[in-house]
Amino acid sequence: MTGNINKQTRIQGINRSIILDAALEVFSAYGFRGSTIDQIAEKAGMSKPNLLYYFPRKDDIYVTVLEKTLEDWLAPFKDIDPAGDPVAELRKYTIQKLKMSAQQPERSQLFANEILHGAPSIQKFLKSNLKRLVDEKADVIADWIAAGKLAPVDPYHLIFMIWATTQHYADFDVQVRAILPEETAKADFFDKAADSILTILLNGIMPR
Amino acid sequence: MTGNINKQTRIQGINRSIILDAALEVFSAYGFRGSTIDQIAEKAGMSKPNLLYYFPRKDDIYVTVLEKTLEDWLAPFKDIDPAGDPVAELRKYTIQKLKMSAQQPERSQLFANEILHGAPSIQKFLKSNLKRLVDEKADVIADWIAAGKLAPVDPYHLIFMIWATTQHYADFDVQVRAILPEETAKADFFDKAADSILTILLNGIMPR
DNA sequence: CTACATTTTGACCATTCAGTCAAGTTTTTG
DNA sequence: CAAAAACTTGACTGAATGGTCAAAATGTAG
Repeated sequence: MTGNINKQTRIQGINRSIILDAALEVFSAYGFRGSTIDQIAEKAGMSKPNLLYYFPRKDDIYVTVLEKTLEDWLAPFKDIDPAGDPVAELRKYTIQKLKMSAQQPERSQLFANEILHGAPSIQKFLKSNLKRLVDEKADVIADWIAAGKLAPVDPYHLIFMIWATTQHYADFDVQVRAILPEETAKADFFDKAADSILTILLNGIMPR
Repeated sequence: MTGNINKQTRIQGINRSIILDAALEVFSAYGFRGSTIDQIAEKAGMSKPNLLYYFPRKDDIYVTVLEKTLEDWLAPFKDIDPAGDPVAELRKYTIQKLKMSAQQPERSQLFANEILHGAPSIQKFLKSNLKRLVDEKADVIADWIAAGKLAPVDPYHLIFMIWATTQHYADFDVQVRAILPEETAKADFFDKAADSILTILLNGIMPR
């Protein structure tokens, strides 16, 4: 008895990773229902039955990609430091989220699609893990406010506002590009967006 | 030759409207690919062939619902008055958008889903009509800034920020409810959200 | 090198679903 | 009220798609 239930062979490691990369691209572009196993298999460069050898159900691939995405996605949020300077911490977090939206819009889009359709696969995660984490960070912000370091605003709505604003550039990318065609092509587009957002946001919560 | 190409009979008027209502519900919940004509027909209380008698293709229903949604959705944006007080105008607009998110989340969700998946049906609309409208309102905001009535911020990013923040409460409703279960049930939830958002936003753009 | 385990795939099946069609029912019109 | 127009639907079709299976190919451990 080896007991190595989770042991992966060399080939398994490689192929699972290839599949998950392909799946992220496909699912984020077309949503769960709009994506086909054939599409993912083609992008991954293997036959459909071969893909199903690694992930027996379409849903298995989807859930795995989604879980990986959530981890990455929340990392910078976890990093908000209660001991740091409030404005600096929120600036850092906002910039990090914006960077992620610019560099990995697929992850944001995958998540947005899941939530938009009622979060069928991550309801529990939202209500347990995510809620706990947000409650914790909302407390941190509340403490900052109590210490007079931020204007009195509802911490939860402030968090939502940062999420909404930053993720907008990934999720509504097509719309942003339709309205600012020349701007989005420029190298400094990201900096300008960050600058505008941070100006409004940070002035908005600066203690008066 | 009567030439009444667009003439609708009494029954057509009734049924098209019933179908579009049903379609909004279904498409907003499941997206285009995730929705079936049978679902819409059932919700509309008629047989599938009957529904297809009014809208020969699934895409016809979808595009029609989407176009109606866009009209409603942009109405308050068009109403932003260049002659009004800047802060008052933006407050009014933000509140209206928030109200729409609360009262008609389906419309916001339908639109979000369309954009999220690359706006296959409304690319042209975004690049022509919407762009023109946004350019126009961005000019208004730029004038307000030039007159010293608002802090100097990029008008486009300010508009995106208002859109993102307000629509978040419709599009990410499931997430908001997962994190604020008790809050969302309260009657004054809407007012509190509006208050928090407006505090940050308006303080953020108040001239200094 | 050989025996065993792992990986790969063509062919196939069952279901779902957009859309058709012909025949029947209801509404409108003169 | 009769004829025409408009409306309604059960039964069907073909394509797409998630998933199966058995056999072949490849990799690996001893």
